[in-house]
Amino acid sequence: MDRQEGRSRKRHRGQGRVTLADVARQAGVAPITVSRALNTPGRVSEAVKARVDAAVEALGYVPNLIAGGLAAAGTRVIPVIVPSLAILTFIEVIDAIQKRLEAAGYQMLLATTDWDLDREAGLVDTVLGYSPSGVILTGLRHHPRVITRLKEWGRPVVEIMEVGEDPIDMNVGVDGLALGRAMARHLLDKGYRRIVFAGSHLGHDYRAAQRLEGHQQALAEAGLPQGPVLEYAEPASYAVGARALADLLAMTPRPDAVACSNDILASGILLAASKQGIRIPDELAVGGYLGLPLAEHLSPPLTTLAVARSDMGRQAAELLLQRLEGMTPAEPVRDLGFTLVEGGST
Amino acid sequence: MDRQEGRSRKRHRGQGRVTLADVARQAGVAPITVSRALNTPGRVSEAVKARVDAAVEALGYVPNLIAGGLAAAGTRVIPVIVPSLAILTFIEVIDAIQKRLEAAGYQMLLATTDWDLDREAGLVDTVLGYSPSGVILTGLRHHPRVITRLKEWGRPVVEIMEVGEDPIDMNVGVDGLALGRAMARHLLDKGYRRIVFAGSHLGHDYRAAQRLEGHQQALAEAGLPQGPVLEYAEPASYAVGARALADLLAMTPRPDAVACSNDILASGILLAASKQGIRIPDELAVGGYLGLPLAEHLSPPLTTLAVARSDMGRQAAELLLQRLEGMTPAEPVRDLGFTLVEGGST
DNA sequence: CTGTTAGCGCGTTCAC
DNA sequence: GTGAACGCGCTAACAG
Repeated sequence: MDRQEGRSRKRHRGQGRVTLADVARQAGVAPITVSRALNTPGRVSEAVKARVDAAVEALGYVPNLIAGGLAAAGTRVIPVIVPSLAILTFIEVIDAIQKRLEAAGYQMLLATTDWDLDREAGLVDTVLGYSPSGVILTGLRHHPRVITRLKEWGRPVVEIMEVGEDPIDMNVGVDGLALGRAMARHLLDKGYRRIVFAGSHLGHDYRAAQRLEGHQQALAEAGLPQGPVLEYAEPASYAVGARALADLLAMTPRPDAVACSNDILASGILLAASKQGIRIPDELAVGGYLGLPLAEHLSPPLTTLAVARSDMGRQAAELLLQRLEGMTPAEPVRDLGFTLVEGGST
Repeated sequence: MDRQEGRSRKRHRGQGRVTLADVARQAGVAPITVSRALNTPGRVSEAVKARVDAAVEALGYVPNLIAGGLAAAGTRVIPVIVPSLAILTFIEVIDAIQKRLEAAGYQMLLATTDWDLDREAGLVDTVLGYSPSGVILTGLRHHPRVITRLKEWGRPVVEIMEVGEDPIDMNVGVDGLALGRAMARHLLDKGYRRIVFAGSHLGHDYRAAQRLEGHQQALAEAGLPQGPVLEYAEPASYAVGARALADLLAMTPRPDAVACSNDILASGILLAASKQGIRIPDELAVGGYLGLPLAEHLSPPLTTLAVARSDMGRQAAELLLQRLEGMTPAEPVRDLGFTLVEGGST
C-alpha cells in the first residue's frame, strides 16, 4: 500500500552489485536488449551491441548466474561426484575435467560420496537443486533413485571411470574385469604361479573388486585354482603397502608375485622392499593398476596397467560440452582401454 | 491425490520438480511456513513442523537452492580458488575443506587460477555471480580489484596456505619466510655449508619463492654468502627432481646439501639417487617442505618441514562456518606453524 | 506463530 | 531489431 518512497534505491536485500538493469540504463536500452547483446549477439544491431559492451565495461557488470539459472534453468555449473579426494586416482581426472569445463565457461561443483551410494543419492538430489547444466558421476552403480531421476532429468550426464552396459546417458571409462584379467595374464606369462591379489578397501571400492574378479577369472582360464587374497579394510596407502609386504613374506607357500588393487599399494610394497633389501622381482614380482606418476620413478619401476586418466576427464567434459552446445556426440560410450607398462617389477 | 490438471502441470519452463508451493498445498499451510519449518524450525509449532516434514517426505521435495539464493542471496556454495590441482599440496587441503563444508550442508565450487592473479580476479567475479555464502582463496596476494570487491562484499572470506599481515578477512596458513629459514638453519646446524636451493616454478609460485627468500636470509644471518639456486620453469614433479639431481652432481664445487622448494622435487631427487646408488645424506643431504605422505616411505625417509594441510583446510572451513552461523571466531588469523620431521636424508 | 505481499535478476513469452 | 510483461522458486519484510 505504499508506493511513494523507497521505490528507487531500495536495495533492501540485494548486494548492491551492478545488475543488468543498470547496464541497460547506462546504455539507454531495455534490460532484455542487454541480455540479448550478451547472450545472442547475432540478434542485436552492431550499434547497440557496442553501446552495451561499453556500458558493461564502464560499470564492471558481471552477470548474476543465479538469476539467469532461475529464469532459464541451467547455471553453468557441473557437479562432479566422486567417492573421495584422498585417492590420487581421481585427482588427475578431476583436474582434467575442471580445466576443460572452466575453459568453456562452466564451473565445477565437487562433491564426494565417501564410497557410499546412499550418500551419492542424497548428493545428486542436492546438486540438482542448483539447476546444473549437466552432471558427472563416478561408476555405473548407483541408487535406483539416482538412475531414474537423472534419466528423466533430460540434461547431459556422464559416468566415468568404469565403462559398461546401460549407462544413464554417456560413459567414459575402462573395463575393470579386463584390467584384472590382463594383469593376471601378464604375471602368468612371465611364469609366476603363486600369485596373490592384495586389495585395499575392496568392500567399498567395487571397481577394485572387479579387478580382483577379473584376476581370478584369468587364473581359472589358465586352469589354476583361485589365488589367495590379502585384503585390507582401509583405503590404499603406502603404509598399507608396507604391511602387505610383511604379510606376503609371511605366507606359506611364499608367493612369487602379487597383483595390487592399485598403484599406491603396489608402490608401498616396492618402497618397503627397497628399504628392507628385498629383491624385486626375484623374490617377489609386483604389479599394479592405473599408472600413477610415481610408478616409473621407483626402483625398479612398477609394472602397471596404465589408464589415461587425464584423457578420461577431458573426454568426459568434452562429451558434456558437446551436448550442451546442442551436438550429438559420435560415441557417447567410450572404453578408453589401458596399456601394460612394464617397469621391471615383474 | 491429483488436482485439476492444467494448473498443476504447467511446467512451461520449470523442470517439473516438486516445489515448496506443492509442499505447502499438501501440508495445508502457506509457502513461507514451509520455508520456515525447513530453515528455522524453531519458529514454527511442533504440529506444523510435523505436517510439513510429512509432506516433504511424501512428495520427495528437494529445495531449489538457486531460487533460495536469488531471494536471500546465499546459495550454500563456497567457491574454493586454488592455483592448480596438479599439485599434491592443495589436494589434502581441498579434501579437508570439502569434507567439513559438506558435513555442514555447503557445497564446494572448485576453481583454479593456473597461478595467474589476473585469472584469479576473473574467477572471483564469476563465482560472486553465484551469490556464494563465502569464499576461500589461496595466498594473500591478489589483484587489487579482488581485494576491494571481497572487502566490501561483506561475507566471510578465508585466505589459506600463507599467513601474514592484512588479510582480506580471515586467514589460516604458514609463514613462508619462516619455513625457508628453518630448513636452511637445520642444514647449517647439521654442518652442511655448500647448500643449494632447488626450486620449481618459482616465477609463478611466489610462496615457493618466499621459502627461497627465507633460505637466503638464514644463510646471510649465519654470515654466509647467498647460496646458489637451481631453478626449473615447470611445476615440481619427480622427473624434475631427477634432473635436479643430475644438475647438482654436475656442479662445482659439488654441493653437500640441497633444500628443495617442495617435497615432490625432493622426493624425485631421493628416488633418482636411490636408482643411481648415490648415498644420501653422505654424498648429498636433501631437505623438503610441506611433508607429503610419500616422504616418510622413502629410503632414507625425507627430512621435511611438515605443514598440517588437512588441519589447515579443516580450520579454514571451520572459520567460515562459524561466521556463517553468526559467530565471531576467536582467532580469525591463524599461523599453523610447521614441524621439522627428520627422516635421515639430512 | 502464521500469512500476505513484494520482490531477488534474469530470460521467456509475446507484442510492436 | 527492440520492448513490455510475466514468472522461475523462494524468502525478507511486515502485518495480524
